[in-house]
Amino acid sequence: MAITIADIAREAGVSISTVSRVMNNTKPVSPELRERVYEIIEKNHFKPNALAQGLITKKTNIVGVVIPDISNPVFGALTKGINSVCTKKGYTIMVCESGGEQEQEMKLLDVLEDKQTDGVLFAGVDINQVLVDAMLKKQYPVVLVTQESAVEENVIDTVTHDNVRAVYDATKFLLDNGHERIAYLGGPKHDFSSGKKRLKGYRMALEEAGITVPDSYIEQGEFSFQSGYEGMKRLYEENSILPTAVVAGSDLIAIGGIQFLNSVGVSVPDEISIIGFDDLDFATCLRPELSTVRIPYFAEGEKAAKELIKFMTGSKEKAATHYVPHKIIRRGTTRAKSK
Amino acid sequence: MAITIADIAREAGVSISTVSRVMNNTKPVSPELRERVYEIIEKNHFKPNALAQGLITKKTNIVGVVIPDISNPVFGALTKGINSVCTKKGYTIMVCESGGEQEQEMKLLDVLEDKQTDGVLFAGVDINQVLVDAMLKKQYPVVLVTQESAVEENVIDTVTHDNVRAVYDATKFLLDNGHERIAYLGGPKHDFSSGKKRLKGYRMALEEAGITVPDSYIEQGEFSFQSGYEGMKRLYEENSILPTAVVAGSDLIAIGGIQFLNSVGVSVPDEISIIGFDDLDFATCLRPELSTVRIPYFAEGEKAAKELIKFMTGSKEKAATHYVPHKIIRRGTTRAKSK
DNA sequence: TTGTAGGCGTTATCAA
DNA sequence: TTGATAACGCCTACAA
Repeated sequence: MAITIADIAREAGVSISTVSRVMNNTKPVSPELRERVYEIIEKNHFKPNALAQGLITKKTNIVGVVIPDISNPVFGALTKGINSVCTKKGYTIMVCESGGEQEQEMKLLDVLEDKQTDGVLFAGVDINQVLVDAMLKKQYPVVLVTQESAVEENVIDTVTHDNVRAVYDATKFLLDNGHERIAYLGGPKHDFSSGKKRLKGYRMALEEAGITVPDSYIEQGEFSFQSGYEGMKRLYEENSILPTAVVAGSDLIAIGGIQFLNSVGVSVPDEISIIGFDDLDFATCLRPELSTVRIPYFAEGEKAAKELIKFMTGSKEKAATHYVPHKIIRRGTTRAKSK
Repeated sequence: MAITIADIAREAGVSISTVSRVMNNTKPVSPELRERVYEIIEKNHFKPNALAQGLITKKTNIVGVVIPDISNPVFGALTKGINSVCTKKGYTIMVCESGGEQEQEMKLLDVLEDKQTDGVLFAGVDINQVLVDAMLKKQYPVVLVTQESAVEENVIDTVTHDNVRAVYDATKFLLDNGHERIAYLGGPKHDFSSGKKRLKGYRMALEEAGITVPDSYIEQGEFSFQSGYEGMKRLYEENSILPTAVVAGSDLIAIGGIQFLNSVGVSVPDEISIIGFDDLDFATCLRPELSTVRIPYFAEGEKAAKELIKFMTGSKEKAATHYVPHKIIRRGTTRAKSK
């Protein structure tokens, strides 16, 4: 049986309240008693039961983190950033994997409420009205990370990157380098921010340049190596006139695509330029190194956690959307098109 | 203010105990009352406060997971496996990052005790006597994952892979393929399982083959791309007679090493064969694809979680060490040496 | 089958 | 400055 505050009180010959006071510095205690109590506490390695504390203070110092996939490096970096500031501020994170499925997401929102989580950082895939409503009903504040909600903005605080703009910039980068036949190899259609928004950015840039894209230049699938490989294969087989450049929805997709091109003897970047998205650590392990759009996921996680803490400590009330800056990283898989 | 069991009881016109009973199915309740109570619960979306429950039942359904680095793909896979079985069994995981530093590890062990965690899965770097003693003193059971303790065996239950044997096998594989000048590019010296043990496996295999290794054939550093690059560079610069094969302590190291060799025009595998360790998803994204030793981290996580659950549910008492099987994966970066 | 009441380990309120 | 004592929300003997 673990030692309790009562044991300490008895041994020190003081009341329970006094022990509580020296632990929390909540009210003055005479130096003499304070010293005595401290000693007994140290001696017994006494640690208050966080459950009992939480029951009464309504604070657990636990932050829930909901992500689609624990082993995805993007979420790894994000979670690391989140954990970094949480730890610094005395919070411990509870990581939950949703698989990107709404049913599971809803369930996790409940579980985290049961556990009396002080707040939740939520990285979803398609944050619709149902999900938003559920979040709003919870006792804890939630801030969305990496993905904005698909419904009305600024109802729930959000920390993300500008997906539309980022892919727009990537596409523009290719355009500025003389490319005109630019294809798109993207993620899931139902993925709001990372799927739809990125595609939108691609379309915007081309439209602005007055270029019409044939449907066969747009492939969507999963955010995976395999999917990139297959998407590129379809692109290759279904187009008699190949693009000179490809915008990928993620680095993994880009790498898969490059792999396919290699397999059929198409040179990257000599014949086709390709730019990824995310800037995984791995991007520089390839030869040529992968050109990409860098998203600072670690920093995004940090910022989101800081934002959430503001809400949890009551120093902030109003939801807003915060963007973390992206950056085009020019490396070896893209080159200017010689006219 | 959240709704409590008392509110439900009042609204249903029954006692608190009855509500508790219908929720936990702990004692018979008449169908009539059961129905009535259920309705009120549903209607109010009532969820019992896990803190209050835990305070009395001494069970939180929380499992602590301590890992050195959240964004390391190896730990990502491990954590995913852990979470997979935990979720299935009704546990939620609390992920803590130690940075591989003992001070932080000790602290986390305390934090997890405060939170009344039911059990802890611990992935350390150098699990020495101090750490083991601390674990033994905790109220919760802990099982070590991925890394055995550096002290007496079978004091704490362990689920891992056989590091010595795995690298021994990798080295043997090279030996069997006709290589004789085999170098080693490993991880940190202070890393017990992944550093020391792997090196040991390498040494064993060569010794057994009656081959003496010059010190200059052994390089140790971090488990990173960068470190692999630099280690290979030293190997290259400090040896007038180059090895014909290299055993790497991790895939990242291997990839870094290959990158260096490419940069100086040494062909892999034509001039030098190289075999990695881990089998990251990324291994097949390279060209040539990386030969490596596959460690089933996801399965390891699953197994460790299952093991821990046995301890938490009291269906097991005695600590043991369990090994998950590794496998040599022959791909493109190794080839037989022509005599 | 149902209800009453005590207790889990803290914090917080109120007297002293 | 210190100490009782009532919460916090729930489970669980023990009674009825």
